[in-house]
Amino acid sequence: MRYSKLFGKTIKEAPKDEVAANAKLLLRGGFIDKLMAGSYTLLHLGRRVEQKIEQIIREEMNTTGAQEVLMPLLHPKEIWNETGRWDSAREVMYQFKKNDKEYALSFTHEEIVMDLVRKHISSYKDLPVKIYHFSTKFRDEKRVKSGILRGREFLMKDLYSVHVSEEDMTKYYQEVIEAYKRIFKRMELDAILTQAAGGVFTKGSTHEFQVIVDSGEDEIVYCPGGDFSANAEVSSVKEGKQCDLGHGPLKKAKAIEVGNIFPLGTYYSEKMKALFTDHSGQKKPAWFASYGIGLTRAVGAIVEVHHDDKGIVWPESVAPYSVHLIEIRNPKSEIRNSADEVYARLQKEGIEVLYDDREDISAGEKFADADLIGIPIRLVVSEKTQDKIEWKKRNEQKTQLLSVDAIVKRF
RNA sequence: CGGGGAUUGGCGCAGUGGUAGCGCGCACGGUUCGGGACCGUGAGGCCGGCAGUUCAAAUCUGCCAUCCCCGACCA
Repeated sequence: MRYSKLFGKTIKEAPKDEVAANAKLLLRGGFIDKLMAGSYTLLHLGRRVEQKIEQIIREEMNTTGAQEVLMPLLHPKEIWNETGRWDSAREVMYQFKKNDKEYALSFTHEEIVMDLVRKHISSYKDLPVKIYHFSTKFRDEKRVKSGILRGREFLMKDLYSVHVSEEDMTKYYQEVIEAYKRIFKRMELDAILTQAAGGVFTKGSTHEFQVIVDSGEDEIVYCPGGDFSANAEVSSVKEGKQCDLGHGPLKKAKAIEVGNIFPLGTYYSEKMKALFTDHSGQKKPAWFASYGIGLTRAVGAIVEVHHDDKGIVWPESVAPYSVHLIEIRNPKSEIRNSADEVYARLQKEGIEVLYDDREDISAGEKFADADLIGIPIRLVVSEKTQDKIEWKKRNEQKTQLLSVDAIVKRF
């Protein structure tokens, strides 16, 4: 992508009332645009990051045997009345009436999945079902905050699993925990498995994946050794108590919830008659669980964790492009190595490159923009580099001069 | 929903009663050319909205809206 053609430019100063690092940096870098409080456009750079995250999740979901689908966002009131959530979840749900029919915008999909299951499942032979999708969630938050960490409209991956027994559900639940650990590790989020409450989803206990960061809105109580963590809202354990594995006292910290998993049991399937016939010919309610990861929130959380005073420092796995190529021209110079040629070569090799080809822009400004955008590798072609190319990592100071071939080999 | 702060050009700001200005950005011309260069010219704002006070309102008063932060609530 030629930077000169990219829609959405960097800006020098963030809107003054933004406080959250993710809001300031994503806005300044041209990753997002705010339509209103809690509603953001993902500009091209932001969308690419989100798509990288989406692909990581997709791969790990598929590894667990789950299948990708896409469910609707416009729901009839009737389906929500079946579980009583039209009323009990009224506060978070956007509900409206049109031509005498009432609708809701989706804030989750348990009821929709239950409807699918009762229509498409009849026997224990049809189970388990593991389906997931990536889509928008609408939630009427009392208060939106912290840039894209808490909006009223956001992207989420939600996975639903349906089983013949509690044992089978629990077994898969553990598989998803492992998949989630791999997902967060791949996007370089240090997410801690944490005990939590279920909100409008279940009265039972659930798990969240929490990333410790000062700007987080949740508070967790955890053992640094990793043997215990709980959301402060459900924890009866006091800070300072010794941990089991001898890692010292429990600590309290601010954290961002980036994922959650709910073992829902048979509550929904009983209410909605999502039944299957077992070996003995009896009708039984299916065991059900749901699992979410906030995509847009993950983008924000990564920025909260991975940035410095100059800008974002994207992990390689989610960076919008792999390399940021900069051309610095000196019109008086005899030497004319061509950044255009380097760009063409890298593209031919399948390397994702953002090429700052702008003319009449100073070197300093291009460097500053590269630091702000935060692509992991910066390449510079200039009079100084002769027939070589300067290679620099975003999170390191040192530079190296390499040939195009040497650079291609590094990918 | 309660409390606090804010709202003047795309962004950041100044402007305490007399009809709006600066920096950045943008356009054009020229000089520069490895860490946000410089000179010149120019475009761009019914000062968040509505009402009121006044000869006169960005400025004073009231109501409303929007945004940010804290809290309550929530994945």
